[in-house]
Amino acid sequence: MKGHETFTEAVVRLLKSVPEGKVTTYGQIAALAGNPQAARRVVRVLCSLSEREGLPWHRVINSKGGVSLTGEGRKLQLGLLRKEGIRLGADGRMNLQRFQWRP
DNA sequence: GCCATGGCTAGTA
DNA sequence: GCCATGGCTAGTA
Repeated sequence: MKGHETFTEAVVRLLKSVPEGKVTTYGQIAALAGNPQAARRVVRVLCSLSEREGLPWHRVINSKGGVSLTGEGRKLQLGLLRKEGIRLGADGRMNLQRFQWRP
């Protein structure tokens, strides 16, 4: 969290810098934005601003390396990740060591 | 009250 | 599985 920007602004900025082929977690973004406790606020930002800001929402996964969405959203997210070369193992998780974004 | 979280603990197998 | 967490929403009063 640099300077005067708000938590939400920091989250947007950070999300936009996650490159193709890499993933981040709700908690990682919250921590980098200055509040490690606010993983759920990151979810709020994703829900409300993904479309308008063009956020790479599909690159955000949970701390276990799994996709948290259900139903259609889940299918869409898995498809988008797959196009970037990321897929889940039989246990429904991906290798975070390999795919997690490191700023 | 709900939830696209996360971390920690009991308690099975 | 439990609970701290944070912000929004449906649905009463």
